[in-house]
Amino acid sequence: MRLQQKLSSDFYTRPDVVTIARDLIGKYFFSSFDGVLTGGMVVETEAYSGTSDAACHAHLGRRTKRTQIMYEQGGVAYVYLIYGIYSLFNIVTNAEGTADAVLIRAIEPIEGIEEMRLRRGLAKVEPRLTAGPGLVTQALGISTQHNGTQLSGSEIWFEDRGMLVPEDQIIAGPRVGVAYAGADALLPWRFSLKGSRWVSKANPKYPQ
DNA sequence: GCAATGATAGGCT
DNA sequence: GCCTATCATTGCC
Repeated sequence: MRLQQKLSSDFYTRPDVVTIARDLIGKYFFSSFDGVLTGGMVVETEAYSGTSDAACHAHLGRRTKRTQIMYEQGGVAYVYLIYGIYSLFNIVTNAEGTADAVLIRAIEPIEGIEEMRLRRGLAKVEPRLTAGPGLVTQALGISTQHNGTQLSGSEIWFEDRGMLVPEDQIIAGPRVGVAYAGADALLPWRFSLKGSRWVSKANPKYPQ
């Protein structure tokens, strides 16, 4: 058994996106562009559950140029632009024809910290490096051009490095910034690692 | 330290 | 023309 095992298609094609989002806490997220390796341990995720979830871009079966990638078989990247500025990175999960995805909200930096600091334009290493979905993509050099990237490839991937996270170390709570979704905004589909300083700060606009 | 505000572009009606 | 799965900056309200 290898110590560093890239997550395979089987991990992403499972049917329960909420389980996958929880399982991703403690896994490792990397990018490698032009030989520059950057990434770290996933400490915060959110699940978006296809056509039945009012917070999901594919709600009610919506199919647009933007959302079509969500209907692919699990194991590809869904990257979209939010507020005209930030790229948000998601993993498409489940079978072809479903539209589930997991948003990566925060990581603990492990590899290529100096390169990530430069990409973020920070003077020092602090939570602002990777504690937020728009910050993780900046730190890893990911943008909307990476929409559709296969996670089985060599540019963007996830690894299991044997980190075992006890269930009681994972916090479940409502997702961030989805107040428009009505009752679905209350679903406890945001997961984070208890006690990690690298989890994004709660948005005071949406108190829990 | 904190709340209020502005940036900025594409999806959608 | 409005809204957005956000974050940096401003100003102390």
